Amino acid sequence: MKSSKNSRQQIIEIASQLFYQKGIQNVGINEIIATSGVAKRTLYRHFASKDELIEAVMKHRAREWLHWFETAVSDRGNTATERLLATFDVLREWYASPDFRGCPFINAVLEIADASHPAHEVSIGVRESIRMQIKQLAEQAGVKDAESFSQQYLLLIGGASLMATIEGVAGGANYAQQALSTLIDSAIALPKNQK
Amino acid sequence: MKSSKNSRQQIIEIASQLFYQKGIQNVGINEIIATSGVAKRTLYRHFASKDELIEAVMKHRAREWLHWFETAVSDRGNTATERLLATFDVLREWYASPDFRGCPFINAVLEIADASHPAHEVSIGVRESIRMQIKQLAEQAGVKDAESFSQQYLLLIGGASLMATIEGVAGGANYAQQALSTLIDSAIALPKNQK
DNA sequence: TCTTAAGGAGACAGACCTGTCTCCTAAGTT
DNA sequence: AACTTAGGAGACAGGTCTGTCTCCTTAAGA
Repeated sequence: MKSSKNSRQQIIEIASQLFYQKGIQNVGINEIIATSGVAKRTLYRHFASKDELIEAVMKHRAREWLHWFETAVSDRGNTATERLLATFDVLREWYASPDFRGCPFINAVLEIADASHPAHEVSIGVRESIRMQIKQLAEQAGVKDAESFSQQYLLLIGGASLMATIEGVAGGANYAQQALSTLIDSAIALPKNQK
Repeated sequence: MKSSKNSRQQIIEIASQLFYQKGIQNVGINEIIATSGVAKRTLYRHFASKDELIEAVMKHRAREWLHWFETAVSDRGNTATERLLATFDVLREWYASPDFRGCPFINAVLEIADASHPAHEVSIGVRESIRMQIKQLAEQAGVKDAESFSQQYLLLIGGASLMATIEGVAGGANYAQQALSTLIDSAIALPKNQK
């Protein structure tokens, strides 16, 4: 029999690309099967519904993205503080890449209004993973309140991604980097909490 | 003849509510006319297409929202710094309100993937209006680089709105307020640019 | 060699959607 | 009083979408 793992993976990868380029709602099952060269019957043997395919695609993308982000960050900077700031170097490059069309996890949540859709959990999970990684770096950097700091970081990364999507410019990463630098200085220099 | 202004306004207000509650893509023309008690012919006499209705709704919402925000902010705080910080008091209340379903301008951009759709311009315009208002307050507060500061503010407001939408919590406003306080202190105390 | 399951191709049903069209009513205007 | 125009009600065309079903081919395992 033909390899089922391969066709399943093929569907996920093609769907992932199409969903990202055109938006999840704007890509139909027919387009996915036509592009991936797979029969409709085959797709529905692997995924009970389009929603289930979306979930699988988002989980796949989450694993990929987090791995990419962690690797890219750990390759840069020698100190924890440098690595924290380097995250926005990585992100700036991403925002500026020609096929950037927004953060896929933000996009998914807002394209799919229904909060009970499993894609929402995936996006929340990605944000939490990012935050945990940042929190750890912040602790290493000597930030006093790493919990609050990591939440503030989430605001900056979300805001910068949003700016890149809406205004179509990568500059948000620069402003985020400036703000982050100020927040780090303040959190390291001052033992008191935010004024 | 029956009042054309009223039916037009009626359509816009009903559509505005439905779009916000359910997402623009998930509301059909038929639902709008059924809810507003207007005939389909009447709707299409006022708006050539659904896209044109969306544009009118977004422009209406933009005017409303900016007026609400400006008024709410100017009612709070005596100094420019206090008003800057008070913006996130206003926003926290908004995020915590029971019918909050995300920032409608962020939602619109991400629900409508096509960047050439007029709704995108409206959202960009709202962001720019917010930024100009903040920039002015920042200058009054004695912030050195009000331009960069206002961009950093945009990151925080976008990030907080995103957090409220995705995680369903209003807490982002608190973290944004903390971060903003740090940024203001730094921008007022230190004549040097961000390190 | 025979059985069984995966896959390709695509017709099809049923449900939506937008936008047009017809027919009718009612309210101003001349 | 005749005319004009906004509006209500809803049928309809033409398109799209998801998900099911049938028919055929191919390949792996017993």
